[in-house]
Amino acid sequence: MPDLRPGLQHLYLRDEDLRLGIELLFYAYRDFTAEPDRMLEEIGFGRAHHRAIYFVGRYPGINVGELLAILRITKQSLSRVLGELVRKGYILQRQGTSDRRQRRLELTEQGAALERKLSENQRRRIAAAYRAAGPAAVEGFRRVMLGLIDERDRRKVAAEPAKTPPLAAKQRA
Amino acid sequence: MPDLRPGLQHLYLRDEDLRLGIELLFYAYRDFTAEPDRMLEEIGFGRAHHRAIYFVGRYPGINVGELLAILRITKQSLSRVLGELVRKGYILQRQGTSDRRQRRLELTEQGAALERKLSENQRRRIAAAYRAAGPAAVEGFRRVMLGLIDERDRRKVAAEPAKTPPLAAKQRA
DNA sequence: GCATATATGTCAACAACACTGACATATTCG
DNA sequence: CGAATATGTCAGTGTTGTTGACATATATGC
Repeated sequence: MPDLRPGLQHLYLRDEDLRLGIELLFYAYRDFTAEPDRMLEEIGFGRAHHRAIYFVGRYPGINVGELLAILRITKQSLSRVLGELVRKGYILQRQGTSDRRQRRLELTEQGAALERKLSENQRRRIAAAYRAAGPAAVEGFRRVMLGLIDERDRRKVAAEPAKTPPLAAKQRA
Repeated sequence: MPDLRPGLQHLYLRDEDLRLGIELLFYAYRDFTAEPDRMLEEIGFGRAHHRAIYFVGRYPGINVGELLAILRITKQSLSRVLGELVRKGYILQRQGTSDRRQRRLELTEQGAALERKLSENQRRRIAAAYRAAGPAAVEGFRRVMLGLIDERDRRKVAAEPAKTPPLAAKQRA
């Protein structure tokens, strides 16, 4: 576990340093999403479908409210995408046991296959960037990226998947 | 200038490491764009306007084709946004001197003011993340982010603004 | 147990932003 | 001069987001 305490260094930041940061985010995100977008288009889906499939795969049994909190979109927007994914057999909904109002979501085998296919290029891209940059750079990347995320979500993102059973603590907006 | 040669380390990458990378990009981008989006909404603009204003400010005198190559959208999409920005006095177009078919774009004073206002939050967010993570982490962040960007754009992104007068070398797709 | 709150879903209308395809104009280049 | 290039425009379409209103099932508090 790395030391995550804030550095509080007197880092001198020029305007160009900040601009570069802005641009790195723009270009990296642009290129990171391009290939999955192309694959999605072929099967009549969009980026929103990818997001839903990804996070349902990441948190099997996640309920709708939790997914909405991650995506930060309205339930109407999610509903369209989710309904399509359910109808076409990529996701299935089961009534919650402790709270039967909830719909717990999980991927079907077909859904898991699509998720793997879509993320494959992204994983390859990340693996290549990590390998080229080296372990120390990866650690720095993580620290900065976590710092860019809204404080209230940092813990959740940083937590290991195994340590995050069914999104135990739900944080409200 | 840091050593940017590929490390070729035998970095052991677990599935969770790659998943975390994917998620860091999703969450960071989500939160990085949220506030500018809110401000844009108030004046009837969207994220596409921000991008156009940003890159015209970044490369004063950029022409339409170069801007299209950065944004990776169609000219019809850009045209709508750009036309609005011109009509409302944020951007002005001047005929190119060496090639008079070109429209060289630049921000008006109003445009520059909007750009500063929109980017202010993003700069603050980046500065805070950089300061909290420390200089070594920032260097690692840059290396990994550059590695995520399509190879053909890495040089351009990494170049200092001052060293990049009017997008000297145009790289075609 | 009843009233209220919560989790979810649905219908309808709308806006932003991307796309394709077709066509037009001005300018440059061989 | 003819072809290629830079740009612009018109028209139609699809995805993804929004707001607002309303419905149902279930849980929770008094």
